[in-house]
Amino acid sequence: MSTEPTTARGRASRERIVARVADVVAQHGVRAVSLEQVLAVAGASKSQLYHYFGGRDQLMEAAVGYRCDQVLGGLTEAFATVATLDELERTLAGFVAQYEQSPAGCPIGTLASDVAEHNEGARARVAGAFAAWEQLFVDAFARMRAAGELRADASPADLGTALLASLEGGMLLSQTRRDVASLRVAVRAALAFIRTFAS
Amino acid sequence: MSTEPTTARGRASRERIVARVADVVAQHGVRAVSLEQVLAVAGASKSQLYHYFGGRDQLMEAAVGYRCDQVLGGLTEAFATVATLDELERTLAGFVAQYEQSPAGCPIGTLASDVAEHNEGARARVAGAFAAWEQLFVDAFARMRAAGELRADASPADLGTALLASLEGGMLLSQTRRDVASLRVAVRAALAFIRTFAS
DNA sequence: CCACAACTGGACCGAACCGTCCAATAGGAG
DNA sequence: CTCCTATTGGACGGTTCGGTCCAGTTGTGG
Repeated sequence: MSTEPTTARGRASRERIVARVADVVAQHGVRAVSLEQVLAVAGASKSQLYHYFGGRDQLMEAAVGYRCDQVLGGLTEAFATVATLDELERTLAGFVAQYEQSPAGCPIGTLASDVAEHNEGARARVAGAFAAWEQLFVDAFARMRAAGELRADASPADLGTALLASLEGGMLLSQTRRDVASLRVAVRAALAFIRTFAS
Repeated sequence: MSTEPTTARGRASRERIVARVADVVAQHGVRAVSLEQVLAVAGASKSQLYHYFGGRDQLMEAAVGYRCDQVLGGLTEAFATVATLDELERTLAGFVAQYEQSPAGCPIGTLASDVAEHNEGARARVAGAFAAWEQLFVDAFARMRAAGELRADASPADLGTALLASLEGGMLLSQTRRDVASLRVAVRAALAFIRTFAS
């Protein structure tokens, strides 16, 4: 069984483990890392691991959650204040540029397909991250509509889903093809579609 | 080392192994299946495996290629003759309906993220499958443009990429969320975008 | 029918895996 | 200082992994 840490030292240890595991998971994926590799990176012993976590799956779930929060932090910083179509376009351009720096798939999307069918807890975390990300878009579209930049018949919810799907699909294609062009085309198309709802 | 079979019997054995492995890979993913599991399903012995394949990676590459061809066969049958926007819409509706039957992600997309960073040969096969799939769309759009249903400024190539990205992203979202709604919204949006290029 | 290559079965190996266990330590409460 | 519990280290076990090896069988060309 796993135990919640009761002392400050324990909490620090657990946190440190999760953070380091989240890093290596972000680099190699959930399924590709073994506990032994993780132990080396985290500077922890196996008993610590099983002291704080119920097993491999629970550890990975915590790491995935941590990583999702990390990524969502950056996304929130970038998208939370977007209020016009031009801002959205600029921010998406920045997103694509950032992807080109490390074109190893979407930080969340790769986790998603990695755990979707093999770790229910982690799957739920990733689903939550997708929902939060989508909500950033939905809120932005709602602001644009409220400001009259988008027509009243534009559905912020549907636009958010469609944009997120285009991004994820574009990143998957680019990752597989080892070519950023697909993502760029997908983003450009999504933006053009959104602009068809401009007032 | 792997050996190409020289007799009819050998070829049949190799083919049978690849086909069965492709099936179990389609169900559980590349990374989740072990050679031992594969042997049981394929009714083969380990020596056969290493007689025909250089190792696990080469076997998986062959299985992935086989599976991609399988899926592409169905896709070709469905999309090869599409020549109007209405036909495209109906065919995509059928595609979504088929996804709802087994909503375990895209048959190709899940393979893609499964092997992209871990098996170069298999990655290339999947990339080829994406290219072929996209080409089906590109050809369809070219036919529509030639028939005057799409404006001359519509780029079949870009539309094909965008549509494929929307599908893949939608399926990834739906798989992660365990809810087909995302795919439906993504497809509807992609189609609406394409229709903005109608003459 | 015979020789020889193609093919097959399955025992075997070392490595890596996840998880268990118990003894040692550390650090706060009294 | 003295317990007592939370925490830590790391050896260990059982299992499964991918891969090797060789003896046996099959089938086919001459």
